[in-house]
Formats: sequence, structure tokens, C-alpha cells
Amino acid sequence: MKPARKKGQTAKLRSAAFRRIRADHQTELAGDYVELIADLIDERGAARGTDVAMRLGVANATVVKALKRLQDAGLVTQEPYRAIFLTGDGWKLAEDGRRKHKIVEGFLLALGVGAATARIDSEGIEHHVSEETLRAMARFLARNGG
Amino acid sequence: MKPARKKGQTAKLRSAAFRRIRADHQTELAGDYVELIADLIDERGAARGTDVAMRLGVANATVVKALKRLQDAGLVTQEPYRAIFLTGDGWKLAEDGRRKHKIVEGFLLALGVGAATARIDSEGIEHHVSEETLRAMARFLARNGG
DNA sequence: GGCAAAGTTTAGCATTGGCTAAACTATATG
DNA sequence: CATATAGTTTAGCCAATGCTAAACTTTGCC
Repeated sequence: MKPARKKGQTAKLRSAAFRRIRADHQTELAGDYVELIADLIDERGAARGTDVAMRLGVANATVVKALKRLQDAGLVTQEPYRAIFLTGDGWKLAEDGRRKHKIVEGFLLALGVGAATARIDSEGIEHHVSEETLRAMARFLARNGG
Repeated sequence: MKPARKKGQTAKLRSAAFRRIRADHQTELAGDYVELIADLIDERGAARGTDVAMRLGVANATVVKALKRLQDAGLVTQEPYRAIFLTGDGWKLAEDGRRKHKIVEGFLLALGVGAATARIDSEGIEHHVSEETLRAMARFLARNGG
């Protein structure tokens, strides 16, 4: 450590990581929802609240509340008692999630992690990797048979 | 997809990942606190609320509240207006966090990620990697000059 | 010893993300 | 077409994590 650096600055630098984690957590749930909704639309033509609740492992009422927030955020649209749709922004976020997810999961598989673990871990890691790390993973993947 | 597998079972399998992420998030904050407190004790001989607050980038009052929860959880001890100590369980959790952190950060560096990004990303990833993935990372590290 | 600065705690508020139970709507079937 | 079942929503609860402002202790210095 250079002696010129003051205590407060070190702390500020360190706190950046934690600040980003808290920020990530805020967008994480939204990302999981829209990604899931996108999957359901692609698989079945429509996304229903019950399906979302089952896949996330939460109660129906929890989904209703979350969807209200996502609607306020301009990511989904919805009419009472009807299916759920994604807005343009919603699709964009979902696609971005899928992209990251695919890289991370493929990377873990290439690293030698088992399929079940790769699926579970990638879901958690996906929201905490920077673009720089994603590039490094993609590079590795390209070299080691992705 | 095998047609024999029912819808509900698929959903249950998928929801496992999200359930684990939610569980991880609950322990994540506790892990960050004790790891930080351990670092402060090692670096300066004592951990003060202000230092914790600065490094985490949160307000003092937030730390007080969190410490109360950690005390209830048996991870730290504390007397009013005095420094913070870790219990045996607290040290165990802190050590485990440091171990994971070291592996993940070293791994990212070996992957070719820059130092600053490795530090930040590892902080977020650390709480979402299974032991299996950690082993794979350690293996890679052993082979590629860790 | 007394006072100012630094650190800690309390009080009170907001948001997020969970839950259950009860009420309501849509749909499918007899 | 009437009704049962499936799905959705509302209401009301709780805990966690953040904040600011004000009150209180400790500490360091003259």
C-alpha cells in the first residue's frame, strides 16, 4: 500500500464492490422474471402467473406483486386476469440475461462442472459477472470446445 | 424432453436454482459482514462500526441494525459503544468466505481478467458458487499457474 | 477537568420480497 | 347453460435492508 493513499479513499474503493452487488441484486429479480417470461412465451406461446410462480418456487401472490413493479418499470404489460407480455425493454433485458446465462453455463460445463451444478450455479453467477469477465469466459469457451 | 415427465416436476426442478439463490442471498450479507470484520481485526486489531460502514458503503445506522441480527445469529459479540468481536462461528464463516474469495479471485486473474474487475466480480460471485465449481476452479488454477 | 470531535445508538420511515387466506374471474365439462 | 375447477387478485401480515435526523457516549486535547 502506498502511504500516500488515505484511509477514506481505500474504504471508498473497497465499497465500490459492495455497492455494485447491492445494485445487481435490485435488477436481478427483474432479470429473472423477464427471462422466465420470455422462455414461457417461446415454449408455450403465453406466460401465465401460475407458471412463473411454479418455476420460481414462490407463491402466486408474490408474482402478482412483482409483476406490478415490473409493469411500473416498463418491462411487462398485463391486463387483469390475462396473460403476461414483455415490452420492448422487457425483451431486451430478457435477451441480455439469456446471453449471459448461456456463456456462463457453457463456460462452467467446459471447465468440467457437472450439468446439474452448472445449471444451478450459472443462475446465481449470471447477475454478478461484468462484461470483461464474460469476454474472458467466451474466450476460454472458444478455445476449449464450446 | 421426455414425455413421461410431468409439468409440475419440471417446474420443481427448475425452481431449485431460484430457491438456492434466495437462500444464498440471506447468508450473503452475514458473510460479507463477518469477512470484513475479520479483515479489520487482522489489519488494525479491532473492528469499529464506522470502518465497517465505510467499507460496505452503507450508513452507520444500517450497520448497527445488521450487527444486531448477526448477534442474534451468534456470529458476533458486542457491548454498547465498544468494538465488535467475532464468535467461534463467526470466525468459521469468515474463514470460509475468505477461502472461497481467494479461489474465485485467483481464478478470474488466471482466466485473464484484470485485477480491478477480478476483485469486484469475485465479491459478487463468491456467494453463488458450489463446492463443485470451486473445485473445478482450483483445478484450473493449479494447472495454470495460480 | 472540561469541551469538542468522533463514534454509536435510537427512532422513525420506505421499499422489497416473501407468505396465507379469502374473494373474484375465466374456462372447461357435463 | 350451470357449475366446478383452475387461475388471478386483494388484503393484510412479516422480516430484511436501506436511509436521515437527533440523542447519547467515548476519546483526545488543551
